[in-house]
Amino acid sequence: MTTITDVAKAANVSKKTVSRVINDHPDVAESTRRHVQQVIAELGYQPSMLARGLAQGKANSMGVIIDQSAEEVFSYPLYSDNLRGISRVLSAHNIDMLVHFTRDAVPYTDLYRQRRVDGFILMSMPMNDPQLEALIASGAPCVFTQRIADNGTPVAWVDVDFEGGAIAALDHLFELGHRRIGLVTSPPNKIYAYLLLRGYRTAYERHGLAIPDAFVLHTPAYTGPDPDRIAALLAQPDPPTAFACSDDLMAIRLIQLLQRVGYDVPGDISVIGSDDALLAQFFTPPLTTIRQDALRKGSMAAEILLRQLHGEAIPGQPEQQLLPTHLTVRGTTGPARPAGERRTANQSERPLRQSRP
Amino acid sequence: MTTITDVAKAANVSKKTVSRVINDHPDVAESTRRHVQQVIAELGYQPSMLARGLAQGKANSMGVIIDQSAEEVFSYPLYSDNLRGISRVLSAHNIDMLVHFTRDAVPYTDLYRQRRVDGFILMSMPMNDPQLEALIASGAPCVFTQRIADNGTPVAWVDVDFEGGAIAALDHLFELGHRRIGLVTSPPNKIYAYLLLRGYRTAYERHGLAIPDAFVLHTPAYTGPDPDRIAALLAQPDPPTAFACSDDLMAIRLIQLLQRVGYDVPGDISVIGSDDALLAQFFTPPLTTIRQDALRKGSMAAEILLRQLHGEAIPGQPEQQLLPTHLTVRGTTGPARPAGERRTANQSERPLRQSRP
DNA sequence: TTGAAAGCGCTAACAG
DNA sequence: CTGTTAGCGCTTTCAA
Repeated sequence: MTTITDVAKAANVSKKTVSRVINDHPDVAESTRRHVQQVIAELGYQPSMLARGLAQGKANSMGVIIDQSAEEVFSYPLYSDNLRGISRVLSAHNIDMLVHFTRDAVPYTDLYRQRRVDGFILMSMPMNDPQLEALIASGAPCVFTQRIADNGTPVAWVDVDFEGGAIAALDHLFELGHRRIGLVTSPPNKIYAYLLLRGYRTAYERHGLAIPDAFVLHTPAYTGPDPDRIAALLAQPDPPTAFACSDDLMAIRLIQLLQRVGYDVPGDISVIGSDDALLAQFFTPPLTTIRQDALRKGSMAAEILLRQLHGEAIPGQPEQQLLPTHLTVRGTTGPARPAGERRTANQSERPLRQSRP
Repeated sequence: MTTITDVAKAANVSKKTVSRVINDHPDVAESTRRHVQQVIAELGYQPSMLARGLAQGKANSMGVIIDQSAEEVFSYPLYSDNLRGISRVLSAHNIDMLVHFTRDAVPYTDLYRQRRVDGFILMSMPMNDPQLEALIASGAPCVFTQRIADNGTPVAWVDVDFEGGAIAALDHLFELGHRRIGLVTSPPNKIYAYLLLRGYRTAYERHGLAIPDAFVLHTPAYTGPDPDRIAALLAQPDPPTAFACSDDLMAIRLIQLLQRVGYDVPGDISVIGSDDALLAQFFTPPLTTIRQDALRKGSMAAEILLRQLHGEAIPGQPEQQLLPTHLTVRGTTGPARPAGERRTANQSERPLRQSRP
């Protein structure tokens, strides 16, 4: 491995001069610079980031922490798009992206104290993660790809406008004539679920309608809606004619459940998902969903983090960015069926589509 | 930041003794060790991996290279499972996982020369990547999560048995009475497509049947099958009654295409995918597919890489591991419809399911 | 514009 | 068992 010393010797200059050249320092004579550059090229020299990092007191790499409990969802494009967005920005600054899952052997806070990373981007962390407090206390620069609970902790984040998305989704359903709309969502300790619920209520209020809180079903994330509770809801005298769901997988499970008991989607009941996962467009019928730009979210998070590291952040006033969501109307939403024509579960026309054992 | 010197002073020992303690060196008196450990705990000391790496001449981190051209597929669970498998093993050895996309600004070969990583795991690299040759020439330890072309380059890899998977898939279809089976696959310059085709042919040979090469459709990866070519195939006097596809997305697109022109799957035509993506189980009907254990593939790749770094690899004889595939029978394969009952595209019973604009 | 010397925090010989 | 002395390869004073 050729080192800076090798280059200095071969070029008959000091190490410092070589250092100046590789760091694009202005105070180098043009002839010297050219000469050194040629020697560098001949020797195929590349500076050791380890040595540079040690000397500069920084790692030149960022940690991306992914919450392992999200592993079921990791197959969502969201995660990969996020990563690609982050990678693109960091790579342009010659900074490494170190990916870490929360359940790995080493606690992620150590990455900072061991000087492996200069800062963190935290993806989809649960709000009550015990390491989180320690991390923030450690003073490590952090950006979250999700809002943190309204607990007063001033942290930087990039997030998408779930609340606005929910309002857009409900407006769409209202326009189609729906008035009794259910919400199938993760428990509100997940911040996005909380915001979704808030948007849901806001939309109802804006339309001057009473908020049907009985239609809100809190479902553990990614386990899918409880068949019994859905059945009970639909057995009511005035059941929902549409549902909004906190993620696409939830929506798809709900649709399959509805189909199994004989409802047609969107003929009898409309359903809206959230995220626009790859699943959404290939599901039959293709899913109407609230799309978010995860790639952009990732790249913005990286940019904010870099700004923090360059000291461009205003202390005590962390950068917080909200990206818009966009309702993508596909095939699972349709006009509300007039009350009289409503079918019940027992009158299913189509036989249960039996999947093979 | 507390350093080893701080600990040494506070504990009244030399730096080397502290070093011995943190590296679990045996030659330390139990009392000294205990004392030093206590001081370390009190001071909250953590060794700098940068300094350690520089001193040891290694980075203590591995590069995971993901081919960007695979970005469409990145939403497959395969990729995330692979990553998690790798991460789990590396993390247990206190080694970082540095993720890099091939189209990022810095060529990945530099990661090694800049001493940012000690080796590489390469995911789904195309066989003709120009950087690849340079990387292998550089002598950096590499493991591929895919077989490399039979070009004689002795590299380590972990792969899954696509050929065996294809044979299992075909056998399943043969058992259901199918004799005319199409193959919709990526061009055979992708190694897995090549192996899939080989398995397809082997299966036909084993059953003593002529290989229907006219039924093999090469389709650019992930663009989906060409409707015209499928239509032409099905318009033949003796069209295929089943298809095997080189990935699940391809299968799903084929199914949607078939449904659009009035075929029922699996009533009229059976379809088998490959990978067992998240898509597969939530598609309607759920997809019969060739499952692979991507998590295990990732962890094995990491283990092989670690072995190489510890010098446990036999020179010139790189470790190559083949993991089994498993046919997961779901709802898209069924008995072959007797020739007489075959429907043609024009007699579709069910109306085209129109998706909303 | 350039260079010498010191140091980043750790580990690796070699003594004691 | 423990400490001393050198580095690892780079950057950063401070002079020249």
